[in-house]
Amino acid sequence: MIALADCNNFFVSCERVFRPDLEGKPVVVLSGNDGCVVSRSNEAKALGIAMGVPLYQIQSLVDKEGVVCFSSNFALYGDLSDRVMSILRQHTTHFEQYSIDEGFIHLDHVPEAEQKAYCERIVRAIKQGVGIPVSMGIAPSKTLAKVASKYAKKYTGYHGVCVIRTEEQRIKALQSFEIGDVWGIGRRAKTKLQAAGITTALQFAERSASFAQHLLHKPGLLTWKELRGEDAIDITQLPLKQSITTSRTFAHAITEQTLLEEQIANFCAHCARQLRVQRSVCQQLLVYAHTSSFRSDVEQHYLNEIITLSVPTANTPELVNYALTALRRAYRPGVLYKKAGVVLLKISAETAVVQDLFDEKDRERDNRLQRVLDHIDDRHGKRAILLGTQLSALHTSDDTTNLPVYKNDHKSPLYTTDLRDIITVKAK
DNA sequence: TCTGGGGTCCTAGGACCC
DNA sequence: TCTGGGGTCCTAGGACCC
Repeated sequence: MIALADCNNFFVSCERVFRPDLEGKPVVVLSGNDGCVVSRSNEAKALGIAMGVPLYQIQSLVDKEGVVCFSSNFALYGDLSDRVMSILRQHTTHFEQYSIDEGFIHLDHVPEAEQKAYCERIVRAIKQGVGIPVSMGIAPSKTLAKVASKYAKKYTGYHGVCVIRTEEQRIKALQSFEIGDVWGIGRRAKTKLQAAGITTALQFAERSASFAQHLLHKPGLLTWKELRGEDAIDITQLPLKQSITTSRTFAHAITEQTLLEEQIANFCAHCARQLRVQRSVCQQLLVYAHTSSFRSDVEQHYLNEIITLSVPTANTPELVNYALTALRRAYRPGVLYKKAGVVLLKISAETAVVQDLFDEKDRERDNRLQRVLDHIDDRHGKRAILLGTQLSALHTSDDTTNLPVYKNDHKSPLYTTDLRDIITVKAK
């Protein structure tokens, strides 16, 4: 049997850990630039606030009902996630983290009769130790465990843990479970299934294997097997990320080249740091920037440049240099760039680097410098030491650069990770 | 006017090989 | 006018997840 632990309304719950006065009140967490709703408290859901809705579309409701809005604070969520995951890890020999707020526990070491009580203890331990409410589902497959966890979330009578073990329980759970809510069934698959007369998870599970295979191909067949109780989906994560992205939408479109270069340099530096954290190097780099896809009044422009390196690297100055070369090649004056990003590709372990016979760089020296820079950042904060290009806007006097590039007016303090914020909060 | 960010996997089709 | 068969590798785009 497999158990899924899923944090309830995770980002909102993280904010509430440090604001217990917001318990019982409608709270939402917003995406970058305070654009869309990405997490909702139960009270906010009850007001009809949909997942992913742009804030400006519900602004009057927010004002009228006194909905509390937070800008996203990923340093805080990441830190609380680590604490939740470490408690989960303590309770099993086989744990797989699936996302920032979910993980699968294998229960082979716990007798069946004790599994529900065992998971109830985990739920209490996380609530007590971290302050985050968690729901758990127990079932013979991951997809069914997901279904069970949704029932655990919905009905308080389960005390946070719901089990699907017998055939009777499985049929009862699936017959009132909407097909579009099944893990792995997205918008496209839902439309196809509805056209075939299928609206519940049970109706899908009772069709033939070849029906699932023909309509939804391999992923659909796996979901079909899982709904019938077979553990078919493997989520063991690769040791290394295969791509690393940093991208942002700007509060106001950028046209000025130096300002865009500063953004790209920072995105690239952030990606490179992630690369080194997982002890890897990359051999390809993609830079992109484009106009707002929501605007029909301006001509759309999409800038997209790939650079392939002769020797893989994780060195920030080197990668930033390539990123800016790519940008300068494709940048077009006058375009209203609303979103931009850097993607690192062709990633491999740093130990597997093959030397280039004609390489003229002193890579050992570059890497020593990089280690010193990382060490300074570790000790004195993430942006303690930067490349000049990461600060280009400081040197321009152009009025347009005085507009804030990003917007996050409702950001909570870094309660757990930034010393200055911790001192401020304690003083209050 | 305002509309997020970061991933993985699968498939179809093209290029290329003998 | 007729013009093989079988295989691998790579890539772009779609679909899905949180």
